[in-house]
Amino acid sequence: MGTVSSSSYHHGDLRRALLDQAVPLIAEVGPASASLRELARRTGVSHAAPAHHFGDKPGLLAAVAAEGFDLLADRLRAATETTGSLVEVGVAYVRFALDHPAHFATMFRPDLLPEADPVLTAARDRAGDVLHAAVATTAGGVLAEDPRTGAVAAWSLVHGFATLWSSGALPGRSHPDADPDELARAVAGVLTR
Amino acid sequence: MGTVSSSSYHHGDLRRALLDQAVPLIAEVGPASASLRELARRTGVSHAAPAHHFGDKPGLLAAVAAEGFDLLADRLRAATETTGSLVEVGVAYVRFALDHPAHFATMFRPDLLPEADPVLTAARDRAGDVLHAAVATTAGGVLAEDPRTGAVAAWSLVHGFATLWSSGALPGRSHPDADPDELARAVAGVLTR
DNA sequence: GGGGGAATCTTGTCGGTGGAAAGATTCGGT
DNA sequence: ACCGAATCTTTCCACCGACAAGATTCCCCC
Repeated sequence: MGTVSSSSYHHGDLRRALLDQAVPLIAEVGPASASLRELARRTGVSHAAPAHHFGDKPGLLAAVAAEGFDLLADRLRAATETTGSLVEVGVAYVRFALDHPAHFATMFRPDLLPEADPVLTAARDRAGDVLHAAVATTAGGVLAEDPRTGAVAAWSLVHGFATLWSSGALPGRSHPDADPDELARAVAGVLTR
Repeated sequence: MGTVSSSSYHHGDLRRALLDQAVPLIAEVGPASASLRELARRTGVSHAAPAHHFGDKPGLLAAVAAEGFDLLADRLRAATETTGSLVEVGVAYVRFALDHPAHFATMFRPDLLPEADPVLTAARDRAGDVLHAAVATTAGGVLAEDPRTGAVAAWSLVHGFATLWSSGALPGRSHPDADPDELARAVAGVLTR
């Protein structure tokens, strides 16, 4: 493994290179307008190379989304372990959305993602488990009678805030010039009364 | 007004007809994949007719989104006046997202919408005003110290739930077979806990 | 009532995109 | 060294968004 090929035909790890180029491309033009051909152009390969590794465009986006769910799971786990605070876990969720806009913009787009992708589903489930665990350990059922309801509510709150903020619906209206971190903390604070 | 033209050249109210056909089309394939040409095909006009009325594809989606914000404002206003309950206003928000998936899926997509569209901005501001008023009259500042923070939190909660539900991230996981209305009510209930 | 300008809609065209098919090149196991 | 398999390229087709130019109809004003 790891042998670097000097040939121009075999890339070595083209799949990894394509993914790394796809993220900034998606960040620029959005997952809907990110084209496989432009991705191939930026990576310096033929326009059909991406299709070989990802099948089709939904396949590429599924790989990005799966990577995003794994990154998100890491962030939530780290926030849970280091702070033990539900609010900080929520802030970590929002920070992930702002730090990785391309991933976040791809992860919740069923119209662009394949309907049933095993690795995507697995990554999504892993992140869901981490999130449920985080809510359980930091807010042991004080949010609602049913702990699952509390988890859904906490998830909805931070996810909605991240979505609204990154869609540009919030700034300029309610809070003219606010730091998203501070605003996120205040909003997440609603969870703890 | 209202004179029906028997000619095949002038439609009468093609703009309205295009919008009415665009909504189910978007509901089927999503706002990103909804094509002006398929829309023209379904409406029985030439492939360039939509561009005449909406300029380009972002222009069409802006019209759909603006219609959606007006519909949403009506729903929120009605819920505020008839129930006076913050939870029911939240449920109305979720119901709107589920009842009008095409509109909702279009409204918060800055990558597909024109950056500055006067009628869209106006409709969005109207809906924002109604939402802020609804939160103010039904929960007079009990959510957070800053009433604007409370409004953002309430909005984030219901928007996040609607987004997560319609993206398919929720069902099957936390709540195997749940009625979205009931789950929305339980989640929104966290606000008045 | 009849011109004439303007609005509406069509036809034709161009570059770009996704996807499939088939071929060229290289890798890796035996 | 060989041969199958994986990787990547080339070629091709249908569809899409956008633009330009032309055809048709409406409506207002004289």
